[in-house]
Order: sequence, then C-alpha cells, then structure tokens
Amino acid sequence: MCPELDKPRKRDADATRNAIIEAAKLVFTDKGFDQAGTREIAEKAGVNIALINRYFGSKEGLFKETVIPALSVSKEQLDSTDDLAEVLTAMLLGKPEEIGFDPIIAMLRSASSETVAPMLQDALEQQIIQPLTDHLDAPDGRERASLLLMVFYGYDVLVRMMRLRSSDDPDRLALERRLKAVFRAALA
Amino acid sequence: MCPELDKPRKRDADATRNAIIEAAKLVFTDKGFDQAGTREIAEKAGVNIALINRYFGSKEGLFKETVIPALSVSKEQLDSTDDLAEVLTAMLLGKPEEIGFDPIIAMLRSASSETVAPMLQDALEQQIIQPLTDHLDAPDGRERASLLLMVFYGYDVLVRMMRLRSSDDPDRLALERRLKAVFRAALA
DNA sequence: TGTTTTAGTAATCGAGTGATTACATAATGG
DNA sequence: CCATTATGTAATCACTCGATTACTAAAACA
Repeated sequence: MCPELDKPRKRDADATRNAIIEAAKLVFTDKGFDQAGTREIAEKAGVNIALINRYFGSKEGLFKETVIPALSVSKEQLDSTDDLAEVLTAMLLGKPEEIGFDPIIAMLRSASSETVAPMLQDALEQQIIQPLTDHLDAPDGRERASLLLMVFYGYDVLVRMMRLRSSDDPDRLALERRLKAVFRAALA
Repeated sequence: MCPELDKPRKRDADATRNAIIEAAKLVFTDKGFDQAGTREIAEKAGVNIALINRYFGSKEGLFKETVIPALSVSKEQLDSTDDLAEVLTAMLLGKPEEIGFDPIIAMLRSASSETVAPMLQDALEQQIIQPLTDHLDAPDGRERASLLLMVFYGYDVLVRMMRLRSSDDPDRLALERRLKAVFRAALA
C-alpha cells in the first residue's frame, strides 16, 4: 500500500545529528577510522552524506565528537571492582560477535590511522593510562597499565584472525584461566 | 658532472624482480598490506609501477610471495632456546625504531586487511601457532601459544601509540621485567 | 643482419574516497 | 502572506588507489 517512495527526510537538526553520531559509533567500533566510510555511516544513519560535513566538518571531526569523548576509565568503575584481572577477562571473553559501541575497541582499531593517531595518543594517555596508573597506585604503575592494554588489544586482533571466537569452544575455559593469569602477571 | 638523466633501467628481469621483493618486504613490514602503496614500493625499488603487476600479478600476489613464505617459527629456533620468555622479551625490546624485514610484524600489521586476512589466517595457524603448540607440548598448548602472540601484537601497537619507544627510557627496565613475567604467565 | 621475444615506460583507466557545490524546500518570523 | 533562514538533496569535484594498455627498445636468436 505504501510503496517506499523517497520521502524527503523530516527536518530536525538535532535528530539528524544524533542519528549520525549513533551510526558513526557503531561503524567506527566495527572497522576503525580508516576503514569506516562516510557513505556507510550516512546510509546507516539514513541521512545524506553532505550532512556529515555540515554538522561535523569532516570525518575526523565526527570521530572527535563520538569516540574521543567516550574514551574513559572512570575512578568509580575502578574502585567498584575488587579483582581487576577477573573483570578484564570477563570483558574480553564476554564480548559477543557483533559489538555495539565500544570506544576502547574503536580506539585500538583506529590506532594505525595517521589522521587520528595524534589525538588518540593524547586520549589514551590522559583518559586511560593515567587513571589506570593512579588506581593501581604502585611502583611501575604505568608499565602495568600499559601491559593490560597490550593484552587487551592483542586479544582483539588475534581473535579476529583465528577461529577462537565460537562460544561453544571447549578450549574456552582453558583460555579464560590463562588469560586471567596473564592479567595478574601484568598487575602483580 | 653526471646529471641524473632518466636513463632507462638496465634490462635484467631477475634483478628487477628481486628489487621489488626487497622493497616490498620493507614497506609491508613498516605499514602493513593496506597502507602499503604499490607506487611507494615501486619507487623504493627503483622500478616502474607496471612491473609489479607484470611479475606478481597484483599487490596481493606480491604479498603472497614475500611475507607469507617468510612466516615461520622453525623447530630449530625453538629447540635452541631454553627460556622462551626471555627470548621473546628480548625480541620485543630489542627492536630498533626502523625495523628491516620482519614477517611477523608484517603479518600482524596486515591482519585487518580484508584482502589478505584469509591467507594470513592459514599461515598463522600452520606456520606459527602449530609449531609453537607442538614445541610447548603441554595441555592448552594452543591457548598458550595464542596468548604469546597476543602480547606480541599488543606490544607492537601500544608502543607505536605511546611514547614508550625511547631506549633511554628509565622505565624500560621495569617494562622488561614485567613483560617477561607476562610471557611466563602465558607459558606456565 | 634481420626477426622475434622480452623488459621497461608513459599514459591512462575505472573505482573508490572525503569533501563541496548549487539548488530545492520546509520551517520560521515579521 | 511573504521574505528569510535552516535543513536536506543531487551532482560532482579532486584525489588516490591498484591495475591495464599501447608503445619503445634492448636482448636473444636465427
């Protein structure tokens, strides 16, 4: 009855901006900055491509308004966990195939991009490493924090390269046990 | 006296092929498959771009002839090391700013490329994980091997994101000590 | 020497990217 | 109700990428 005719988009600047932001979060998380295309983001948002540049200036600007501000390890989060290794392991192994918005994954998958690398360096240092270091409150705190992130990232990439993902994998338990031990070694 | 006039390249198919291969190894190691440009490889090899496709069919073919065959962890290498954690730590921390050809780094930095990901999966499994697993010869051998690679990769990326590189860094020793502990935890 | 084959070059193609333009029209305010 | 502004659209620009083409000329061979 109601054929899908190209009705022009309802005119609502705020809604449009938001639609773009939500779509961008997903695509940046899934593919990282370089591999994320503005056309894909626009399509997923149901929006004309030109609007990305109208509202955010550039793809880089969009990244800066979506991923960067969301990058954080809050003091409250940290203080409420008694066993950091346990939490980190659960975070990694609990991730479903299709992640929603995960700023840390988005950061790591965008790390190799020359365009956003500088801003990511700063954000990583100030919004992640520093809070983690403070929380650990130990000698070599910075090194411990760094190692946690290394394992985190390595897991993300390796899991995507290997079959390792299936949740019915019988080796899953073994991996979980070992992963926890590795995190503990980075922390202890 | 001898102005750099565009003398046509000496006609030597083998030498040309080799020049391309050597240049490709360096560029693939430095940037990974996606970020490596054929024009850059050709220029570094001192060769016309068309020759890459003449001799290797495609950029993908070039990758398959340079990086893939070099991916290996030989049984001899493994058997001659008594402390694997020590060796791995030295490998990571010993890398200079500018690496020559390092097939494992090239693999990891190319892992996110859709084009070469399938062949990298196979090579990783058969030429790296499997030998490592065999060598470890322990329960959960595969998981241990995987974790080693995770730390390896995480280090590569994080070091590039953070300032961590300078060899006169006083925190270097702390990192070395901890990194070794992490490897041990993955192995033990 | 003359012919065929091989190696190398210059120019360009076609597809993809982010970004910009000129324009259409809905919403707003007098 | 009309003029102005804000919002959305279609077309296209400028650039980069890997790849291909048509051509030149050196080398190999008869």
